[in-house]
Amino acid sequence: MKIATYNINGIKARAEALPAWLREAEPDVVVLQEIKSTDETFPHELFDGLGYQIETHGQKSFNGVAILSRLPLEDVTRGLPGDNSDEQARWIEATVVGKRAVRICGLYLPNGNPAPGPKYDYKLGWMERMRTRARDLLVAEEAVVMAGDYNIIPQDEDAAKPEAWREDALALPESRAAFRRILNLGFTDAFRAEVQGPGHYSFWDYQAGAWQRNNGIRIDHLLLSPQAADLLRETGIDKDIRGRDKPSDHVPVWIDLDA
DNA sequence: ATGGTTGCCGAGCAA
Repeated sequence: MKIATYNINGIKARAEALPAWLREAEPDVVVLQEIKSTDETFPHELFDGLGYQIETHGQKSFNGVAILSRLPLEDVTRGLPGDNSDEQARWIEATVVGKRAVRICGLYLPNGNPAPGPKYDYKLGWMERMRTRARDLLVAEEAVVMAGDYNIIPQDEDAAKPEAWREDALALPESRAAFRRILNLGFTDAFRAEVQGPGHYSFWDYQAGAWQRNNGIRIDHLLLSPQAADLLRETGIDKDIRGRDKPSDHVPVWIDLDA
């Protein structure tokens, strides 16, 4: 079961790039972030003939997540529990039924800048709610994958210029600690289970020639429950996508599970 | 230090 995460930065802007990548990469499941559309205006027709079931959790103009799957989906839920007043569409879950059943969470973690400030408080509060949900998901002792744009640079080696991110909400010690609190429940960063060392990025800013200078950061992650980690076969980052026409500022990150 | 870019939608905000 090939599972990918891809922040597309607007589904309408990716009308050509996203279907083209799906045809090449042939993922079984994709979680999308920043669809920037409502459920009603999501362009389902872009995926006609590709065989994907589509589940969205959108909002107008900002945020919005989705799950695309060519395997059957069950028990789809929308929204991160823990705050009924939160109107930002950043979390969706579904169970994918392959050889094994896998619970997939698609997430768009708040950016949090500027820090300190209300946006950073929202980020940290959201991460605490996510930790609670992650803890609850472990109780069943089943395969769980939490995939998405975490807006977290886990370590300095995950940035080409770590000093440039020192005061940023993506890399502040409190942000990294909140990310580790989730990992410490027993989750595995799938990419780091397979690949060591610096120079592996999933995002390059549109500004200041970041792609041309390879000034990137690794902020898109797939976290695996112990039962999912047992099934991990391979992982990768589709870096080349960033150099094509009208790319997102993020590229797809994927895993292959024996499931 | 600053500015640099893209997407939303049609003015700034978010990233």
